[in-house]
Amino acid sequence: MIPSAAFAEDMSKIMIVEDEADIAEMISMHLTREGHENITIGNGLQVVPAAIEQQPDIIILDLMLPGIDGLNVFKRLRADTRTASIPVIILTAKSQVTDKIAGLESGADDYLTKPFSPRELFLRISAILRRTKKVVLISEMRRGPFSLDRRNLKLFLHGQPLDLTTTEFKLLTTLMENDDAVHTRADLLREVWGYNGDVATRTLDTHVKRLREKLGEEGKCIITVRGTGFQFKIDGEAAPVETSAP
Amino acid sequence: MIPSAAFAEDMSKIMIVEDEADIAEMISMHLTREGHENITIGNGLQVVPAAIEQQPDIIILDLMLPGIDGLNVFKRLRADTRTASIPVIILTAKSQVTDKIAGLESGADDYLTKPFSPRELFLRISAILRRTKKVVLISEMRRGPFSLDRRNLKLFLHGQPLDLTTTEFKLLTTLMENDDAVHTRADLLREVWGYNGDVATRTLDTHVKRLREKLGEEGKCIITVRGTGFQFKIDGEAAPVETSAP
DNA sequence: CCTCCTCGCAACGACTTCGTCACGAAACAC
DNA sequence: GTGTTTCGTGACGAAGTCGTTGCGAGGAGG
Repeated sequence: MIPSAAFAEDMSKIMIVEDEADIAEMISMHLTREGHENITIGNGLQVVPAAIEQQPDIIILDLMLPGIDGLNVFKRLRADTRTASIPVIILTAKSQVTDKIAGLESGADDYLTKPFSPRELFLRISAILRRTKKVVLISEMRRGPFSLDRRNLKLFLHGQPLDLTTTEFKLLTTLMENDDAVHTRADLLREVWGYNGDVATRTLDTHVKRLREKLGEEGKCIITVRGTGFQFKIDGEAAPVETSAP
Repeated sequence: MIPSAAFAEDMSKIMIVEDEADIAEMISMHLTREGHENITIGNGLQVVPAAIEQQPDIIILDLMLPGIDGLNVFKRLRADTRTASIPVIILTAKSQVTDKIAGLESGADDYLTKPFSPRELFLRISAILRRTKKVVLISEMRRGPFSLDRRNLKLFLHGQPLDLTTTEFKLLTTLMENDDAVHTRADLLREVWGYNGDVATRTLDTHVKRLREKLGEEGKCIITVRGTGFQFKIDGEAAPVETSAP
């Protein structure tokens, strides 16, 4: 392996794959300010070799690359055992979000559609870092009786595989990734559907209903927060804010 | 309650770049009331020099400027090392949000699309200030027996979750965020309801009543200031309790 | 071509929340 | 004390939100 000549123990190395210098620089600047070492790569062909050598903690991959298709890069990353376990955050324009690439996107550890606020990006980065620092394999996630296998796009409940559609899968994982947090209707519509305005649709509700149905008894893990959105919460877990000192 | 000598310590300097006097003044008023020093600039060309000289903690930048393009201003801010690290919140009309400028917006620390509620703006400002000033409290706030969890949009009283509606939640948090300060009827109506004139309504009173009901014994924390408005005050306390991690 | 499946939408009812009004109580001015 | 203003309270209709159902469009696969 790489005998890390790392400067600080808890500093994370992040690789940015982005051809537009402006955007790359902005992200880089932010990451540096937050204390993360980062490398920018503009050429898609260099990604896999560089990732093998550098072993970054996270790769931020823009799908719109010149020359080689971003999705191709992603596939190659996943194909090589030396890079397969590195979390990837995919950046994509809204117009690119089609069902065709939806499946592949779901294979990433996360993806963001432009326009996104940097806030979002960094929240996701820290979320992933939190996960990876604790657990080694990140493509597996567990929340109570649920266990998610991102690589195979499968979700297990009590060890039994759930038969979810693509949309349902996205919706549920989006909720799960930030459990105990309230997801706004607008947030969910943006993250799952790529909407950007217009919250007045019952589509979200319909899918929530179908999800709850498929989840059976555990369907009540999806809590509706009236006037705001939805929330994923495991029943007996995660005691709320403790106010009294021990 | 106002620490008279603490000006420089926790006061933040915020620069507003906005050509419409109305909006600029509105933002400025709020910021001042929240205890932030602020400067308004109407001309895009003056932004960079002024920022270099003043070194504000945050810049609020409207993209619709006469003369010079707002994005250009933003790029220049990022290009100069003396201003590159200043967080920028971009204001933009919805129609302007295209994929073309999305990338550049992504370089900002946050962006808001008009029309936005002032509440949103100030929440984001405090979020950024919290980050940059490295203040400990992230999404939690405590006032006496109350503890507010912004992430879950939940409010706890003596550790028990309160069942509040959206409006009640907004009203109470608005009062709490500036405790010991008197909130005018007009202020509250504007911040919670978005009203802009017309203070002659009993709506506010009704909601105050419902809030007091739900708060039970602690309902008296909401004090009516006759002829002016309302005020949030914790009974026996003189100074806010320091919340230290166990 | 047909069938099966998924998705998004529209419509409806159940329920909650909101805003307004009327009226009495309380505070204030004189 | 009296008169006036301001606030608290209860009730009620309006408006909003959510859950559910049914249906047509479109895609996948045979």
